[in-house]
Amino acid sequence: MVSLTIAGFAREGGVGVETVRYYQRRGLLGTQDRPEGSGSAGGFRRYGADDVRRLRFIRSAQAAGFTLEQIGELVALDATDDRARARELASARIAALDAQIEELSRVRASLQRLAQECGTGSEGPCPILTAFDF
Amino acid sequence: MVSLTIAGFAREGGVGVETVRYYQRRGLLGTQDRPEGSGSAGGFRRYGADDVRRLRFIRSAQAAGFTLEQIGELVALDATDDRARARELASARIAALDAQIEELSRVRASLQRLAQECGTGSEGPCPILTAFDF
DNA sequence: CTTGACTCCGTACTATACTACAGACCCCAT
DNA sequence: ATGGGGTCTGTAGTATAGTACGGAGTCAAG
Repeated sequence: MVSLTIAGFAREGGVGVETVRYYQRRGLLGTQDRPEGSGSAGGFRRYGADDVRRLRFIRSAQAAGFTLEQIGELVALDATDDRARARELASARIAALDAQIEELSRVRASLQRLAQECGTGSEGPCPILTAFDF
Repeated sequence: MVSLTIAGFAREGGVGVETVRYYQRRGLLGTQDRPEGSGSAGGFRRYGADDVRRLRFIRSAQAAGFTLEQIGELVALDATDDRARARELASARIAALDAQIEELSRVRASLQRLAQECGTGSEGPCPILTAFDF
């Protein structure tokens, strides 16, 4: 599957064509390697395995909670091999993930408890609405 | 702390004054109970313990991942005491929280592993950048 | 009763991450 | 060689959740 056109490339990455272009505009995907077409302005861009990897990296990093701006930095680091900085970003993200996971778990427990009380008790207002006190 | 003015009210809820107004515009906080002022147009609104509770409810529900639109529905339910619908919304949110927590945990584990490999190994590029394959 | 801080309302602007579209151009199968 | 569909660039619009601001009115301390 070497040499995909943008539609196939987008499909491989599980995104839309417009999203690919958006990432290119943001500098997350290269835009330079446009082949010389037969006309004056060059033909269509082709995307290979490396591009697909990078696109999937972007989606994964997004799932990890990195913003596109941070992902841009990670992508830029790829060129410099600055391992220290990469680890720094990873550690910060891990800490943030821990906090987020804990918060969501806390909230989940409260919501579960409230839903249960709302289901069993019957007099008075539903506690979800009045005592949503996570 | 009965009868706060908007600045104190916002402070109690841990938000900014403009955010309170935004919530009022979205219908999440009431705007009706403006006291008759000495002039022609009524004075400043006052906020009590109930308002603070509602504001905190909004923030908590947000932390639970509800959108402001969904929170609007929850707030509206408060008036109708529709427990079934409230439980329905809560259950859906719990399921979504479970999925989200799982995804974040998965991502955290991968990131942790990659950061470790990036720290110990030394030849070749940092795996965070090349093999970010969660 | 003045003055300064606060409030009100409406509107406009911001950030993030897309998503859509116009008009021109290019490629390939027929 | 041609026609239809995909691609190019640039610009504009969407959704969510705020954040900022102008101008007028109001409250409350001195």
